Amino acid sequence: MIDGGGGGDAVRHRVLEAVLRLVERGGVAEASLRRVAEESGVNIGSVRHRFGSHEALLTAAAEEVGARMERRLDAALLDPPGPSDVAGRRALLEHVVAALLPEAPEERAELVALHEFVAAARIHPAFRPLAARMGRDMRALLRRALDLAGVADLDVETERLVALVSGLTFDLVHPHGAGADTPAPHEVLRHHVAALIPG
Amino acid sequence: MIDGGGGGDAVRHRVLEAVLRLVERGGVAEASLRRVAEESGVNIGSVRHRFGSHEALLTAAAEEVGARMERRLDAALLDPPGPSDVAGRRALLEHVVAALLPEAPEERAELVALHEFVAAARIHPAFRPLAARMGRDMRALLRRALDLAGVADLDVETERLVALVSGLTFDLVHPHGAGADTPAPHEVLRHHVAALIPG
DNA sequence: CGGACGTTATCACAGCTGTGATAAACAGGT
DNA sequence: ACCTGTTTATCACAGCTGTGATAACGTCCG
Repeated sequence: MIDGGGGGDAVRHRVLEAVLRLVERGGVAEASLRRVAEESGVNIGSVRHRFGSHEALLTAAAEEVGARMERRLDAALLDPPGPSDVAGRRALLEHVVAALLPEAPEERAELVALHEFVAAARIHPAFRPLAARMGRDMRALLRRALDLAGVADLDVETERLVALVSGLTFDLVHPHGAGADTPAPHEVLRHHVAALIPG
Repeated sequence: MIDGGGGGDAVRHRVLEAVLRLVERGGVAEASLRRVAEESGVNIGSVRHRFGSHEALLTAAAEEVGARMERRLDAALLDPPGPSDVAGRRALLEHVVAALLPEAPEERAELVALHEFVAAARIHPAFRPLAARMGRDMRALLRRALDLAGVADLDVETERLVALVSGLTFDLVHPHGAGADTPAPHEVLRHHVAALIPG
């Protein structure tokens, strides 16, 4: 099998998981062919035979983690209709944004890896299609959530929420300057949602 | 001269400028000793003699661009007392935040380089002190500006503004998913400031 | 059986990296 | 004039990188 992007394959899965672990730990630069081979336990020859080139391997891993995030985002909006009172609309918004800022360790790790790929897109053109798609997905999701929650000024409010979530994500991936007394991300989020949907 | 961190030195300045150009273009990985030597026109032997090691060279460049940003932030708060009516307080906030999101090309380039160093701190411990300091500086500045503008809920509003500015910065450094019709960063900013200081 | 194909296992190659080392040219100050 | 420190100019070394190439082994399917 020469990798058509399919999902039901043990070896492919092991290799991509290894790439994601390495990227989460040390950025895209850490995911060299030899390291991926060692980390996954798959022979370097197999890795190359499957994915063709180093760049193809990394973009496959990036597409994989991007697709997982998209699945999670879709589920977040399909899941909860909810009541349309103030509390229900606030809960809807918080629920959707929570999908973008997961707390579970494995999802958190995937978020870090995805963030690393998106950041690397500035330098490596191979990641740009994915980065652009993820940005559009995020905007579309938040816009629809704001719309469902009955928020006005959709254009600018979408952009504000995108920036807020991006900033929280960045600080989550690159912790710097936040003390023990600074409010947690979800607190900031609740505050923003409450300001958007006044009681 | 073996580099004590002083400023009045032509060779040192040329080398550090070369590092910043390379980092802005291609991330910290692009700023190898040989490339810096070629880009600056200074012999690689001199570069090594001055800075001792590759890591020391990069941290010196990071400290340099960090210090420049800090100078700009200090100036932003010393500069304008301004009237204390609604328009004046909004103008103050926008003025301060504008220092964090410069539009001039050279300052923009420095912002990209600084962002790259802060992001690299996740992986390279040498940049962590700088990253932490920049994060604290940003928080302190925005907190003082919000305080001067008479905004309540200082703790959470500071964190919200920090996240907003971080997100706008990230999207500025790593453009992804923003269409031609999406509101510009300064528009989002004005909207947020107007929401913080109701008329 | 036999061919196709994925997998493991190597070797070699050119290219880049930071670093150690050395030598000569040049500068400025005592 | 002499010494000290900076600059330029090289060479070598080990280590990593992606890639090309080859060969043997295994498995599965026709």
